[in-house]
Amino acid sequence: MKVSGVKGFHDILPPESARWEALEEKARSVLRSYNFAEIRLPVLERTELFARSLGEDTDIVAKEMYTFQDRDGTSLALRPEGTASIVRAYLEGGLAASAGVVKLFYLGPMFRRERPQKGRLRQFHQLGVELIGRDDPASDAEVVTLLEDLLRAAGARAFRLEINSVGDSACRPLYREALRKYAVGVRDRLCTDCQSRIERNPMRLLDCKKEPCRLALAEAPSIETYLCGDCRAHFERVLTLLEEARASVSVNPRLVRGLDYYTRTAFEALAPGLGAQNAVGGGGRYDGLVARFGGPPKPAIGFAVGLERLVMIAEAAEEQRSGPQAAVIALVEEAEGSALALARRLRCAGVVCEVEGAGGSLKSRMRRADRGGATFALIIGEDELREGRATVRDMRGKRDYSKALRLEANGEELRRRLEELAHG
RNA sequence: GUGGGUGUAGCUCAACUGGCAGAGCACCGGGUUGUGGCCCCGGGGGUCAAGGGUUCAAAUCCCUUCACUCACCCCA
Repeated sequence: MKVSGVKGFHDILPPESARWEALEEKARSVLRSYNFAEIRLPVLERTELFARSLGEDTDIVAKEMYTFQDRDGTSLALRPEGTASIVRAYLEGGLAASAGVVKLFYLGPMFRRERPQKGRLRQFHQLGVELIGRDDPASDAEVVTLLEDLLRAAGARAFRLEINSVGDSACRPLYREALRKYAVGVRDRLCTDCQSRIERNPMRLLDCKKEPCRLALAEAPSIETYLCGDCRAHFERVLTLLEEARASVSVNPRLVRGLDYYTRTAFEALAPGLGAQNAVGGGGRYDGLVARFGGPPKPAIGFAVGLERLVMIAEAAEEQRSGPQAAVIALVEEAEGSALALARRLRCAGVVCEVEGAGGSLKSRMRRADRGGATFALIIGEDELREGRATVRDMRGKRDYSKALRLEANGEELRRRLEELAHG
């Protein structure tokens, strides 16, 4: 019986896996340049970690987590996001004790039991960045430019960065209430989803996509007028710094975040071509989260990028083949050992090598070598074996070099010889 | 969780108002070619997503289930 995969859990097969690899490499290089260090986190956490950080009422916690009872009865969950784990690791690993700033990034699978669609899987991958221990506007600006540089380096071209301030514990409740009151007034012009949001999560009213709701809320109070003095000054400074740092960011006063822990600066990268799931990355400040888990009052800011979505919008860089590639072909069974040995020495010298045994027609083996990207076919038959050499066939130039390679030569020598032939 | 669309060869897809399951690509063998590419000949491959129903006859019509996909919702 054939066993199928799990809904929403996908394999990443070649050649797509190569695009992921290239993208991750570029991202790592940008992260290194910003002096962020990798943290490798477990995929499993105690369920309460997410319940307490994301908010009990968010959909993620309420109905999308994969949770189960461990054998000793504790409730565990596959992580639906990375920030909660970072904060836990930060405290547990004693990083909070150091006075300085901690700059971390992570990369890996996240799990949410949603209905799959374009750009949304049940196991998906995020690259996340967290800067913990500073609350100055320059940190906000630096993290935002990091997101921009990261996306650009990965090959994303057409994306838009939006930013807003969602206030803090002093001013957001006031705005929330003002918004709620306004929404009650226009209740019957809102869709049923929005009507239920009025009490549950009024901030979310602002990013409903339906036209009637947008019209009904066009005159709704804006967060800008409700920000407290500290939040306003912080936000304005962030915007100034971003402008001076030449970041292309635009303010969207209706931008809100889905998770409860965000404070002040919130931002998002939107891209066309992703269907309805148009956010490639998003994040913001979460100044209260470390303290909520019993740590010292450490402010922090971070973001996460959806890698499936990034792969979708990133222009694939043309793969650069460095140096000659070879296919070693044994014409007869007695030559197979020599073929393997030759290939092995070439590989040690850095030449990408494929070995074709004695089975099948020469024609099909040559064709495979050609399609596999080989620049040379190294053919070993009875004659070659007896004379201790391999016939080299140039796949492009249609030329033979019958005495080109001595079978007993070492890898370096072999590679140099192939490079000479490739250029001459 | 709610809707819509689609399921035929490894891949991309045909098959008219129901009438013998096909093509291109890929794969394998052969011919030709300086030993591969182009060209020519041949070959292997299918539970027509699964189950049930209607009919002399179902890939085609009806019902059920499943999978994939897009959108709502949610979010990166």
